[in-house]
Amino acid sequence: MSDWRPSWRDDVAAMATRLARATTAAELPVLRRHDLSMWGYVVLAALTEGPVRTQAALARTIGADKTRIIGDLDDLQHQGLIRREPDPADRRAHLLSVTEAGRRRLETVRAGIREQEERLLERLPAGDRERFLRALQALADALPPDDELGQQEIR
Amino acid sequence: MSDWRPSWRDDVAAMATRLARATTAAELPVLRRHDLSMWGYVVLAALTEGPVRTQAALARTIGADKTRIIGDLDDLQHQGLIRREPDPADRRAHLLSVTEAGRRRLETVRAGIREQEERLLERLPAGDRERFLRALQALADALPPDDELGQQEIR
DNA sequence: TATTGTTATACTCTATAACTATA
DNA sequence: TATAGTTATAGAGTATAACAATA
Repeated sequence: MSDWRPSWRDDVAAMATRLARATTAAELPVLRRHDLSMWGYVVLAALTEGPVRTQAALARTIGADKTRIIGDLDDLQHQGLIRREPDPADRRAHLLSVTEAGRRRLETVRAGIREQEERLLERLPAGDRERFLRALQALADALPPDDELGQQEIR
Repeated sequence: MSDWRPSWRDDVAAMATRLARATTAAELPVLRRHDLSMWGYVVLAALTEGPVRTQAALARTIGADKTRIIGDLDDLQHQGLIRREPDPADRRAHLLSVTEAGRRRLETVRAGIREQEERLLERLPAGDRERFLRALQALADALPPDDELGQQEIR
């Protein structure tokens, strides 16, 4: 599409969107094979970093709405991958933590996802690949969290 | 989030999605200021590469459904940014091409978008930035087009 | 009264199906 | 009958509003 005009490049948003779609599409079969939804996987990963005191706090840290992770929490709990216990000190809140089974499931799935990623990234020479991932991580860490983007969009 | 564990990195899909959301959110105000929708902008950019003989063909090249660009084509035409003329040889088909005004509008908007991108990318050292963009472009060009991802997703 | 989790509702975006006009 | 474009309908994903329990 651009080889006849070597100095030209697509918009970053367009390229990032294409990469995001492709990598997400590559992940989905892995998640399905291990009975996890995309959000379920994100929740599991977040809880593996440490327990959380309320569902709302968990939702904030992963950039989700508190109402849309409820089904995933139900499912993860039923599968025995997370614990969800009423806080004795404040019985409105639910203490969330990952179980040993959840930790194992996450590692298995993450390994499968890494395999798929490698398949897509191997079009880059090994050195470029590492530099690319480091730069992408640096950017992602520096970007405004999802919560603040909605407001930007308005005007 | 990851500084205490330097060898760790997020999934590529997660990082790419965050980058895509942030850059898209940064683009939207620019587009709005110049009365273009996201798809309108993509259409305008595609037609600036050359005229197209049918709407369906245009939709395919930009990875959109033929039904969902109709409103954008209407709008672009009313704004005088594109021409949409029945093909004399086959009056079912609509010949699509960009006008001079459309070309100018695209250049203006693209410049504004580049400014916003710079703002986000300036967190990377200049050399890294260039290498990152080249790698991202190489990956985006090599990735399967959007059309084929849907099928992958199914299983 | 305020907050946590939940359920119900509405809205946006997209895909699918049905229609028209040409061929 | 087949195809290009269009319109109407339905579906998925998300956000907003309303609700029950607890503080």
